[in-house]
Amino acid sequence: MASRAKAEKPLNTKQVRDAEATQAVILAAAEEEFAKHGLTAARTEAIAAKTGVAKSMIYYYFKDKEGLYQAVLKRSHSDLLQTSQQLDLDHLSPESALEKFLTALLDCVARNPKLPMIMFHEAVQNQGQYYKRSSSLSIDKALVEILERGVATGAFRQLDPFQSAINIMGTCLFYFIGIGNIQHYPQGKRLLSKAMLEQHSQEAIALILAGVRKA
Amino acid sequence: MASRAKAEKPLNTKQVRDAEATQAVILAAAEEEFAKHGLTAARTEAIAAKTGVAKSMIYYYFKDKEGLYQAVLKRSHSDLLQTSQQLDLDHLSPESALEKFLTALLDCVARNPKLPMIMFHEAVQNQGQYYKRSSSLSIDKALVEILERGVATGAFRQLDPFQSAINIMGTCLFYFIGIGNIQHYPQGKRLLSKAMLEQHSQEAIALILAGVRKA
DNA sequence: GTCTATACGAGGATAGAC
DNA sequence: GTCTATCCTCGTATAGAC
Repeated sequence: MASRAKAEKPLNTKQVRDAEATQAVILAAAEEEFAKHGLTAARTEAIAAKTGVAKSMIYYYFKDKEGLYQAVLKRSHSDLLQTSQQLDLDHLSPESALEKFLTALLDCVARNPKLPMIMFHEAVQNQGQYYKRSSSLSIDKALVEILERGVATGAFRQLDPFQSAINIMGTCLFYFIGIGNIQHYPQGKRLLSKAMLEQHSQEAIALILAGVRKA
Repeated sequence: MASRAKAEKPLNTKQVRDAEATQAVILAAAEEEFAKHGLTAARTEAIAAKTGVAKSMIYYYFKDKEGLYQAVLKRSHSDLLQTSQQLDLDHLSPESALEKFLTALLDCVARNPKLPMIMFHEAVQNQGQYYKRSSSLSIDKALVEILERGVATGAFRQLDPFQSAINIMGTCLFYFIGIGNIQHYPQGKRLLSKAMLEQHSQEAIALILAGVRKA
C-alpha cells in the first residue's frame, strides 16, 4: 500500500475512489442489515464493516441512518412497484389474472428475498408508514380486485376478497420471513437455492389456485 | 399519598408490594415491547414506563434484558406447545386432522396475537435459536405428518408436504405479522376484533382445505 | 471521496437509601 | 420489594486531515 511504483497516471483514481460504487456497496450491505434487524436495531458500524469503507461514508452519502434506511426502502420496493404497474390484468380471466399476478409477485421476491423481511420490520416497528406512502398498497389492491372479479364471475368460490388477499400474500411471502426458523427443520436443503425457490413458487401457486377455485 | 390515615394494618402491604403482580405487569409490558421491536431494539425504559414500576425492577426479577426476553419467549410459546401436545390427531382422517390442527393453531394465536411477531423477530434476528431449542418445531412436524398422510391416502393432491406446511402456516399467521401494513388498507375495521379474528380463521381454513384437497 | 479520531447522547445495568 | 441516582458502555454522528 505504501509503495505503488506502477501508478504513473493519477488521472483516473476510479478503482479507489468511485462515488457510485461506494454508494452501491453501502446500499447492499445496509439492505442486509436492515432486513435482519430493522431500523432501530441495525448498526451503522456493522454496515460499514461489511463494506470495508469507513463508517463516515454512510453519513457523507446518506446524511444519517434514517436517510440510509429510506434509500434502502425505496430501492427494495421499486422492483415490486414497477412489476405491479406493468401487470395489466383486466383483460384476463380471473384465474389467469391470479396466476399471472402470483407468478410476477413470486419472481419479484425470488429476485430480492430480503424484501419481505424489510416490509415486515416496517410493518411492526414503524406501523407501515413507508408502506402506506409508497403506494405499495396498490399491489394488495390489485389482488383484491382479481378476487372480487372471480367471485362475481363464479370462477371462484364464495370467499372474502379482503381476508383472502391477506392469506394469499401470506402463502407467498411467509417462506421468506420464516427462513430463520424454517432452516432448523431437519432437512439439509438451502432454502434460497434456485431449485427450492422454484419449487416454492410452484407449490404456493398450486395451493392458492386450488384454494380459491369453485369446487 | 402522604396522608393515608386509614392504613391501620401494615400487615398486608400486598396492594403496594406484590412480587407476583409486579413480575406479571413487567412480563405483559415486555411482551408488547419485544413483539414490536425484538430483543435488540426493545427499550427497558419503555417497558418500565408502561408498567409504572421502576426500571430497576426488571433487573431485580429477571437479571437483565436478555433474561426478561427469555421469560417472555417461554411464556408466549407455552400455550402453543401445550396445545400441540394435546392434539392427538393420528386416529383422525387426514382432512379432519388438518382441520382440527388449524382450528387449534388459529385459536392459539387469536388468544395471543403477538406470538407470531415474537416468533418472527426471533427467526430473523436470532436465526431462530430459541425456536430450535424450544421444540416448537414439533408443531410444524405435526403438520408435515398430516400432509404426508393425506397424500399417501389419496385424500390430498400431490403436494410437497414440507413446502406446503410452510405455506399453510403462512396463510394462518401472516395476518398477525402484517397488521401494521394491512391496517392502512382503506377499510375501517379493527383487525384484532373478535369478529375479524373469527372471520380470518374461517377464511384461512377454507382456503387451506380447498387448497390441499384432491380435485 | 475517504479515512481516523473524537464528541456526545442514549440506554443497559448497578448501588444504596427506604 | 421498590425507588432514585448514578455509572459506563455502546453507537450515532461530526471534525478535520489527507
